[in-house]
Amino acid sequence: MNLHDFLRNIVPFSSEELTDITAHFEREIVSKNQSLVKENQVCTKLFFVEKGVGRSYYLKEDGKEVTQWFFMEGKFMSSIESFFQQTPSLYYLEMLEDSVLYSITRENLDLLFARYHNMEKLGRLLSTEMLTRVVNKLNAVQFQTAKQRYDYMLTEFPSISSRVPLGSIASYLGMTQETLSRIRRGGTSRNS
Amino acid sequence: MNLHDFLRNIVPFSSEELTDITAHFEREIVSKNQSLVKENQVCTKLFFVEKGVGRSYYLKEDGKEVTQWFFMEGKFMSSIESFFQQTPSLYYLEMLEDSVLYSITRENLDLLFARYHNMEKLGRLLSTEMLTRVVNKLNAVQFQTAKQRYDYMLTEFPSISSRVPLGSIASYLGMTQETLSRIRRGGTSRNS
DNA sequence: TTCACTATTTGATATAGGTCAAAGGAAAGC
DNA sequence: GCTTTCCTTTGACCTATATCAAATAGTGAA
Repeated sequence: MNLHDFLRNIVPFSSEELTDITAHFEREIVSKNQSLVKENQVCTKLFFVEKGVGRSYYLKEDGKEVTQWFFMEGKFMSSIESFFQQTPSLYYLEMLEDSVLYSITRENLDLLFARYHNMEKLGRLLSTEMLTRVVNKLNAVQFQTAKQRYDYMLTEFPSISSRVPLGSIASYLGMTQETLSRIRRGGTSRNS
Repeated sequence: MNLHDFLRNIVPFSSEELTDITAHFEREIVSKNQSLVKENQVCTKLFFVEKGVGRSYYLKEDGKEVTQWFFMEGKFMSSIESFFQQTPSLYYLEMLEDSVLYSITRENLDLLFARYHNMEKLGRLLSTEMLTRVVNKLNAVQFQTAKQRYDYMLTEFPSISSRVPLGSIASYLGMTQETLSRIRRGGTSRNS
């Protein structure tokens, strides 16, 4: 999914708009395990994932990594709060595969928001979409058993289990990797 | 916090814009325990809470109510997914106190989004703000002890504990009301 | 192929918080 | 003021999942 087509599918931009907008993004090739942002840095860019998978995570007091979100092809990726409020990031961002990204700076994005009504619309639509995804995860995490959460994840990120390490998935789901491993094995437990 | 001032604080609307925008809202007086939306209805309106507190909740299979979110004065309230996708709501919306709301229909809102660039901007800013709130809750729910979650809630909704029943708060926090009751009593447990 | 390292699985045990049951308190209707 | 109903607290016990420890399986480098 490339950026141009992605944008056009969401909002009916004119060709001139699209050309100008995509010109404000920069293509970046990033290799596996490379960080985009570290804790306490201000996240200066918003990334579009053309190819690859990324994740955001943070370190708990005990040093354990906790995955906060995965970003698959065709999604925007950032440390949202840091990027939009220009505050130090609570999260690390890293790519889990060799990836192709398109990045845009905060200034350029604001410029596009101000220049194009349609661009604001895009921003609004993408953030409400993300909001509903996060709400879904919240409901899964809060009220479902470990097995149900794993099943939820497979619907949200179907290809994930073959692409990222089990430990990263487990922490995303709020369980230990031992528990996730047992779930994967235990085919038929009580819950769906 | 009234609607006019609230809007102006977020985006620098012109007076004409503000007048037109607020004219598309309708004032509604709603009494305690009144529902705004029931499960499986399409949520046709977005509400601004001028006075009162509301909540969204859903019923688990076993019939237990689970609070999804609280909406205090000066916030917008809706069954977001239902309102924006015009799909049947997974949630109930109700007011927990006698309240004063301002409502707008989806058509009117879309009209305003299309008419004013600034209105799209408002929508984008509000939804990113909500997104960060939900992410915060997600982190709290997923990785903190019951006591820590309760403390988180007091920062997010300071006045909540005196205004809504304990059972509603407990389910919002993903714990039973017995557990919340024990936390309230047990002043000094191990955690924060 | 072998080594070194990392990821995953398995087992044994511990615990936070859930469930069930019942007793107090507070508040709304009459 | 009494009664009914709802809300909150308390107690006893239980279970899902965490933790700790170790074995096994994969994977990449040389």
